[in-house]
Amino acid sequence: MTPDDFQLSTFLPYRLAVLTERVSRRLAVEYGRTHGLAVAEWRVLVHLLRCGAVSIRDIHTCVSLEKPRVSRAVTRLEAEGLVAKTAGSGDGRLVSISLTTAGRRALADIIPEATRLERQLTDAVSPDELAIFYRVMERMHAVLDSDPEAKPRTPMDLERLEA
Amino acid sequence: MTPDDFQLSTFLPYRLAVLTERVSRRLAVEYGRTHGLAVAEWRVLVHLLRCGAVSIRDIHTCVSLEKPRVSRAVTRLEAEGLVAKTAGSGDGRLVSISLTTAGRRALADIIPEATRLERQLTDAVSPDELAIFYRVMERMHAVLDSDPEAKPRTPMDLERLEA
DNA sequence: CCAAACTCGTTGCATTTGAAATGATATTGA
DNA sequence: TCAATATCATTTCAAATGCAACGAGTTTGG
Repeated sequence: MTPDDFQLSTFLPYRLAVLTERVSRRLAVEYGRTHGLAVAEWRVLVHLLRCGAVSIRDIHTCVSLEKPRVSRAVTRLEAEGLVAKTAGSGDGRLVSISLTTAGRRALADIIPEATRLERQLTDAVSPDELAIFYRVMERMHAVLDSDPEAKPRTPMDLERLEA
Repeated sequence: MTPDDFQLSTFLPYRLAVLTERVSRRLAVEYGRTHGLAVAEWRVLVHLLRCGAVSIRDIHTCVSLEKPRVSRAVTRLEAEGLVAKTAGSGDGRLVSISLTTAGRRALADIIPEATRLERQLTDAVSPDELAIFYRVMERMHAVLDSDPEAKPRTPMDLERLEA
């Protein structure tokens, strides 16, 4: 391929970026409209649903968000009463974050909508195609895993493979 | 699926976001290290290579970037001598933007690296799988195309389908 | 012909962002 | 024991972002 043939609209990173942004924004309509959440806040809430009382660091390493971003997301969520921050009982540096009843309620509202959107997208292809789609994504991750210039995957995204 | 079973790491929008960000950052290492470019600047340069002298608006509608972002990217690129801004000859509102020789040289440096990264990723799967991967992406776009809450695709991303 | 409506590119402004620094607490090792 | 080092969460700060507003130019319709 000579440089002159290079085309943005068929370039894999660009195509990924365009689809992701579109999906992401469409999803944000759901959790933004109903509860005024941003993506970081949404991720934190979902993580808490799974993992109970955890630290900022734990969220950071699990949901692909920078530490300050998690910290600020938690601050906002606390202000809105969706999570509770408690000083960790053991290690004095840690902050224990957990869902409140209101937080659980918010998730109960949003998750069905999120799942519905996901199903809309996945129902457009056959199960076989979808399986291949995910396999391809995984292979691309694997390429990056062995690339020293690439950022490592979060432990949780890796862990899923072993299950 | 009850809300309690919901898991971020298998949620399609999240998975897309994680892979995209990883690929994107890895790519940014290439054009950042060698020429100090950001993603908007990279996209603008590539678009210019294809489309010659065009307006800000044209770039905006082609490469999935907000208008102010294009405007500022062009300003920076001009400051670095990679593009030239000329008052359009006809319509006095339009600005004609085109690559300089230095801009072309920069692309000649970067495009092979970008292509190499893309190939690394795509070579990890069979051509059949890759074709399905792209087909699935296209189907998901199609779902969003008929969703009034979703942002429309750029004309150029659509146009590619007809070719 | 000219006023209203539209389009273009830029800028203002408030918010978000991430890297690095900070302050507080824990752990380590001499 | 206690200094040196490491880890945790937050904050600082500069840069990026996106929406809306703006000034300049153009088109439209009466």
